[in-house]
Amino acid sequence: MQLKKTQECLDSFIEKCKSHNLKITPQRCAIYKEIFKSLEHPSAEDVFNAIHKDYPNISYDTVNRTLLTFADIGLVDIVRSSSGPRRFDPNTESHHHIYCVNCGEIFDFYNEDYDNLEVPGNIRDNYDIISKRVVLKGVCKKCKKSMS
Amino acid sequence: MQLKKTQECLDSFIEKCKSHNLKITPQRCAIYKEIFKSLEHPSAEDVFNAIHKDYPNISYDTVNRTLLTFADIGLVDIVRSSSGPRRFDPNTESHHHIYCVNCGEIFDFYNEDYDNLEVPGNIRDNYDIISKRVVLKGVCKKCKKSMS
DNA sequence: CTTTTTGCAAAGCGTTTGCATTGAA
DNA sequence: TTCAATGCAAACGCTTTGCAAAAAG
Repeated sequence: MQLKKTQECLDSFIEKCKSHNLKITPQRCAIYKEIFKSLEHPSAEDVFNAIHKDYPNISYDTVNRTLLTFADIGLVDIVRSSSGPRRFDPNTESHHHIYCVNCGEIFDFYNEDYDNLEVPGNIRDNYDIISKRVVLKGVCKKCKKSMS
Repeated sequence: MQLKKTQECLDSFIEKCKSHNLKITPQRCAIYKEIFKSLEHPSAEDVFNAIHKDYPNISYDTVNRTLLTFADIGLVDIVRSSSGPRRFDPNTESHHHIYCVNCGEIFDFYNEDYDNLEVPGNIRDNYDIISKRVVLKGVCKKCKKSMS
């Protein structure tokens, strides 16, 4: 079951590459598999470290460039952050973020009401809207404890 | 009227500094005045360039460090971005963002419905919420024209 | 065989740090 | 007079680029 899902994912990945004239390289496959295993928002370095065990020869550059390529073709999103390295989000479904101002951790959550938010008329007139996201800022339980 | 407002702002700025044991330096005042004149989301360099005309001796570092200090005491926000230099947001009122994926420009807008968004129960249970922001992604009119 | 991709190295850009000097309180 | 803030310069971290070698189609 899990295997089948993985295979399905890989197939759709291969399709996506072909439709963008990207070659299927072992590196790209490894990176693809890795980012869809993690539910976090990994940086290029995170991905590199995870992959490096199995692919000792892969270079950091390739990981970074591949992730940017993936972002280009819509396979991953780039998470906006205020500092530190760029983070990638393998979850391109409509979702929302809650992030802890103390530890900086970002968690995804899903909420239909948020997905269906009305876009104000004056914005709609001036923009073609691509996506809507609610970003909540707060302090997570763990940090709240350690702060007190 | 405008002058009075400026003076009021400056007074509240001085209060804020005092309450955080920050000294009132001409540099800080200049930076404060500058960022509240601009309605954009300036980077440290933008602010530096704007100020440099009137204060040729101010250093880029001071501008950058001061803006970070201002962020610490809640005088400005830091805008999350996916690339390029960090941008500061002098508007700490509740507001929302629409940003153009093509030119990267971010515009503020206000919307009461968005301000009053309900926070899902499971999030509320695990976080102390500090703020809510809706981030819309889209393509602005200008870019749409130049793309066609 | 052609064209893209990779890996490496260097350059680039923005941010951060250390420290002597300056200036606010 | 004291301690924080400034300005400068160097260090740092992450990102981007150029290019020769390797690999995909």
